[in-house]
Amino acid sequence: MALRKLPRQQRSREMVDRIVAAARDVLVADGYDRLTTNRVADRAEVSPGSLYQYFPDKASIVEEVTARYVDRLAEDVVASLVDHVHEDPEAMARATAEALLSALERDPTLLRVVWEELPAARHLDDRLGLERRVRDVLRAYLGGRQSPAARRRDPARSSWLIVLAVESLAVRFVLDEDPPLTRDELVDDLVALGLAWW
Amino acid sequence: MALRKLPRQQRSREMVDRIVAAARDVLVADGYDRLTTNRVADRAEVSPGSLYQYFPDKASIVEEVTARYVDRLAEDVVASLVDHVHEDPEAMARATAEALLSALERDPTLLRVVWEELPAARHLDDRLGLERRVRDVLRAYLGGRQSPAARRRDPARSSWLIVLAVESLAVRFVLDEDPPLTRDELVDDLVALGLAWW
Amino acid sequence: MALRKLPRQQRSREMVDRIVAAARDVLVADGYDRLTTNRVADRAEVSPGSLYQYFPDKASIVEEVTARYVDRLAEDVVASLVDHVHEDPEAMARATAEALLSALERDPTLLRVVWEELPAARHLDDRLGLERRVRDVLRAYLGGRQSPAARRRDPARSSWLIVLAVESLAVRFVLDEDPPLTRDELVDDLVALGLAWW
Amino acid sequence: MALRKLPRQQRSREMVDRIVAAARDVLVADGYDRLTTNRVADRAEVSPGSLYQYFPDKASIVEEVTARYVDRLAEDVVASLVDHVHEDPEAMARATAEALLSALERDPTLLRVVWEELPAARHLDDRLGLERRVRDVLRAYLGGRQSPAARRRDPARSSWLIVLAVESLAVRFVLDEDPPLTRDELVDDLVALGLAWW
DNA sequence: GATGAATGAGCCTTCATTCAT
DNA sequence: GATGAATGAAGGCTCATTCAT
Repeated sequence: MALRKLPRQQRSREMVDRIVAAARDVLVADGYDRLTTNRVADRAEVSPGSLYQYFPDKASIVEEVTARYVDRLAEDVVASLVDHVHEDPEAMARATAEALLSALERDPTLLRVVWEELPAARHLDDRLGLERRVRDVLRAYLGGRQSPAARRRDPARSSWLIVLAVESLAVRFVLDEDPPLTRDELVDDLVALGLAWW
Repeated sequence: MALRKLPRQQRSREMVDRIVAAARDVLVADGYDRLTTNRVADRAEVSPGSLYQYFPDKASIVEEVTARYVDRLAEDVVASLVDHVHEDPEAMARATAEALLSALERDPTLLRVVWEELPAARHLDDRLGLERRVRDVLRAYLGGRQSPAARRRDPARSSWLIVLAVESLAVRFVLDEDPPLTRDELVDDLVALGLAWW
Repeated sequence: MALRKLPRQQRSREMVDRIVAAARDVLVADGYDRLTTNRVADRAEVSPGSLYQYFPDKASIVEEVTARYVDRLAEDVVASLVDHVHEDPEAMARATAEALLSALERDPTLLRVVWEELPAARHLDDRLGLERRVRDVLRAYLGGRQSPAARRRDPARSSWLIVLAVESLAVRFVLDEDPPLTRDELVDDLVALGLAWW
Repeated sequence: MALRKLPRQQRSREMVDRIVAAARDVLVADGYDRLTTNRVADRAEVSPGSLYQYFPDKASIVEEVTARYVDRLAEDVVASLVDHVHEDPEAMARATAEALLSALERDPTLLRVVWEELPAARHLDDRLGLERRVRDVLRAYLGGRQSPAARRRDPARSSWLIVLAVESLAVRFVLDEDPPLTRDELVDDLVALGLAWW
């Protein structure tokens, strides 16, 4: 009704958002196993057929959810990185670790569903993208700042290692029922890892 | 028809093994999405009904595959750990990292399917078990050996960090198309990480 | 294929009717044991999936068939009852017995399937409904007309007895290969029974 | 073990009984829908294969249960009939009605399962047998005793009617949640029916 | 574009029955 | 005869996707 009045472009954008939001809700509320296209359509208050006007298939809808989710994560982390680029390495590392944890803690249910219920292949590319983005920034902004001593290491190798380890640790920390360290301790360890490896 | 002529399928234990092996093969050959009970039965040269004499449902078959796979991994790693317990920490760390990588490299296709196609929740418990086993051994055998200086750290915290980081890194290394470091470099880094964090 | 070319199946009400009719046909043609959802779908020239858009499960389809069948029976009997309410009791009883028999004779094959192949529990409620409807009308319309002498009996008791006996006798008469009385004799007996017990 | 020592004939008789008893128990405990050959074998503490040494198929096992059940019913009723043959018709009718009701009340759960859960066709023959037996006795023993006035009626017709009506009414009385007459009232009515129709 | 009824391939599972031991 | 593991046909049902309106 009201939608009919909107400019075309707007409408389709809105539909995509509506569908993605509905899919995210279903994921969080019912889990991945129970996510059906009909349920998503219901939640989006849209007909099942309309889904296929904006997405080629069910998988692509879920992928868009994870893509947006992981992009947001990347955005937050990169933003923090950029914001603290002028500070000393430790401060920057700390800020970044904090930013990552906060980002992961924002929607732990979705994080759990994405990380544990979805086949990893479904969000692998997103994660690779996130890792690459962070790595690129890391290398670009910090690369020049390496102490001659640290220079012995290959930045590609270091960033691969750090980013992967930090990501895994942070995610598992948020998801673990009862992790054997506090959040602050984890941040300390993450910072230490970053500094040691760079 | 043809089956009628064959000796009756072997009993229980052998049957379970046959089914699990078939499921593994299907997983590797066709992927998780295409694993159906009928396909597993076909591959096991067994009737679909027989599956249900040994497993309550499809999920439990897949679970057994992952359980056995991850158990084997754990076995290898723990064995190496125990074998090198009397050596100096670095040698032990190196041997363990090697053992883990070798274990993961033994069946990379299955590793990929389990890690990327299966919903993580399907093998989460297995992984937690693996991690716990390794952590326990680590703490038991190395705990007493800490230098007073290293004593500053909580072993639970250290082992959680190390095990998780090493696991993630090793798996990703094996699965990555084109990792930015050689296998030897990774081992070096893993050893360094272990020594640094302990 | 062929279906693709046909006009889209008619909607809701018509679809329900189509399915119920198909189920009835299958019941009559193949018997209850051979009624499968796929067979019903075939006969209805509808896809198996469509069945489940209108019925929650197979049982409910069969239930609808019996419900409609028994409702029709009830309708006929009640209609006759109402039509002859102003006549003397014997005429009314006779008309009703006739109506019941005619109704049962209309689809003897379905009657046999419903009465003999279906578990009685599957149409028990329908039958109870039929009996209640007839009893209610009986008591409402005839109740006031009882001769003082007849008043000695409890109408609830009388109607229970009569309705049950008449129903059983009539059904068995229609279903019996070779009943030891003619239809007219049965009607006479049913009438006598009704008059005697009221 | 102990069974091995028994004479052959005994053994097979005992097995049949064991199986039939188990089937009856399953029927009562789990209902007809959940009666499977495996469950019967379990309950009989016998292997599934053994069932087929004594019965051609599942249906025949259930049939034996109903046959025995209905035969017992017939036995009781016929016995009562014979026992009271020398008394006046009303006393005999009353005794018979009582005997029937008592017989039905002995195992109401099995009655319900047989009457409501089993497809009627599965016990139709048994019922026909019961009815025939009772009718035969009725006609044989009471036939000669008819008053000349009653003689106007065809005994085959009368007995068909009476037996059927009495059977239906008695069964429904036992099965009804809340029948609108007492047991004594029903007996009175059944007796009246018998006397009136004979 | 939007709709939503219809589709139908295909899945998991059951269970009466068999037959080698 | 007894066993019971194995069988396998078949069934009910789901759900991603389509397409006539």
